[in-house]
Amino acid sequence: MAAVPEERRPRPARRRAANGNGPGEKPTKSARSRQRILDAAARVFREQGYATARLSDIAEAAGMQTGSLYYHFDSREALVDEVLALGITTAWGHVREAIDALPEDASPLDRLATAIRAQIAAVLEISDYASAQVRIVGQVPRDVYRRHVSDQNRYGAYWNEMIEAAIASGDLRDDLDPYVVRMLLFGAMNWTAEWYRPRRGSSPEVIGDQAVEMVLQGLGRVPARTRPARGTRR
Amino acid sequence: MAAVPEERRPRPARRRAANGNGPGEKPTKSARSRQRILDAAARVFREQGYATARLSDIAEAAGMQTGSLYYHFDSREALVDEVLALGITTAWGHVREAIDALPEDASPLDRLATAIRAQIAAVLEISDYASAQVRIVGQVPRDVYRRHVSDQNRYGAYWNEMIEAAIASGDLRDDLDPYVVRMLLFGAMNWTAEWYRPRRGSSPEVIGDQAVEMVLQGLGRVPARTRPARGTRR
DNA sequence: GTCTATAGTGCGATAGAC
DNA sequence: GTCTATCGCACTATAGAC
Repeated sequence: MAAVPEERRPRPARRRAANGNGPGEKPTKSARSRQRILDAAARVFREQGYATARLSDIAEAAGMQTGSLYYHFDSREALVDEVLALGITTAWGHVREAIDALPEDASPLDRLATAIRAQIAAVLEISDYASAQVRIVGQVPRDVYRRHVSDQNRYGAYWNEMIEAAIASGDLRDDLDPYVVRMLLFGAMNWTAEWYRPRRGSSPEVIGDQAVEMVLQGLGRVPARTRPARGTRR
Repeated sequence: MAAVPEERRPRPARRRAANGNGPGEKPTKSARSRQRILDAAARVFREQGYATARLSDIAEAAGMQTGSLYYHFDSREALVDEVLALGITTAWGHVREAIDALPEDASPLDRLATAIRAQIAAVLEISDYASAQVRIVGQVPRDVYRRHVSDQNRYGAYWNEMIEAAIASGDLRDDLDPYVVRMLLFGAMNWTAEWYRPRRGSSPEVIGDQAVEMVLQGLGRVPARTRPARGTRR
């Protein structure tokens, strides 16, 4: 462990636009390698979790030698930092996109249902980053977690707004604690990364639908219960 | 890593009754130390997760030196094996106990609601083993997981029976996949170990109640919905 | 930019005294 | 049974050639 206090040393292509990362520019070789490493790291973390994923695994998946990683990243932790951040970013982006695709007059409940399906899809099939984030966020060292927690809170606040809006509109019960509900919901959604394996008769879409049904309608069958079509089909 | 192939070497007090572990006998010193180590390990794994928990942390929590652990356990993995197994055992025991305390004529839905509350209570306040199990099961090396998976499946089958019984009785909707529902439910319950911290206005009981409400009744507010008192209060 | 080689070290595991 | 001392290794990180 270098004695250098936590501080980003200047590095060639470190998150800097205008040298190969900017939109519309063709990516430099360095930028492309960096991306390959990140993709490989997300994949490896998704598959192995945090503890057993070695830098040599990531290097191999990226098609280079372990030592070469250090040209692009200062340390294993710096790499993890970025995978976690991208995990939130991509999941959030996917959720927002799905919601933006809804008609203007979609109800808060429609939005929430759509968000649930999108989050599950992001975790299960769309993004290794989203998968890796939910899988390893509970395993990373304290320092890494501390740097990540604000990202997580921002995303949590975004969900909180959706939930509060649905309560305010009268679509959701107002007798439960929105925070607790949100965390239970995240649990159901994120834990899918631990158990879901593609199999006949199942798919991320099916899981998403079932989650929406369970969370919004409930598992209980109320006799003679009115079940209005609440527009939660995709 | 010793080259000795996976095989239990004979050890003084290794899970053998009639030398201090049997019921009604007073525990030998060895048996007590062994228990102290297990308790310490469960506590440490619960707090730190798998990756960052060192044997020295566990030894310290048990009040002994790292090397001394090896008198009682062959390896770090052997210790983890046992913590995981005890995690399932204690959670299961607690759930079964809560259900046995219900009146004979309790409905399958009552049983399920009770099981949900009991599982959450076990994870959040009753047992470090149950907590540790849900926290680290997704992080342990492949070998450890393979040895553990049958325990997990047995417990899963137990829940499956509860769910199927509730469907058969007409209490639960029959249009969802019981396996998927079970896993979503486990996610909501087990993830609580990741986020729950005691705070004003909350408690494991509250979390349990909210989980039951969300999962069985659903978050959605159906206009003019009949909500029969379905006896899910503790 | 990537490679090979190696330095550094934290930690699981063992040996032997008491 | 527990301690102290130490071994050995796996893995992160660095140095320097190309």
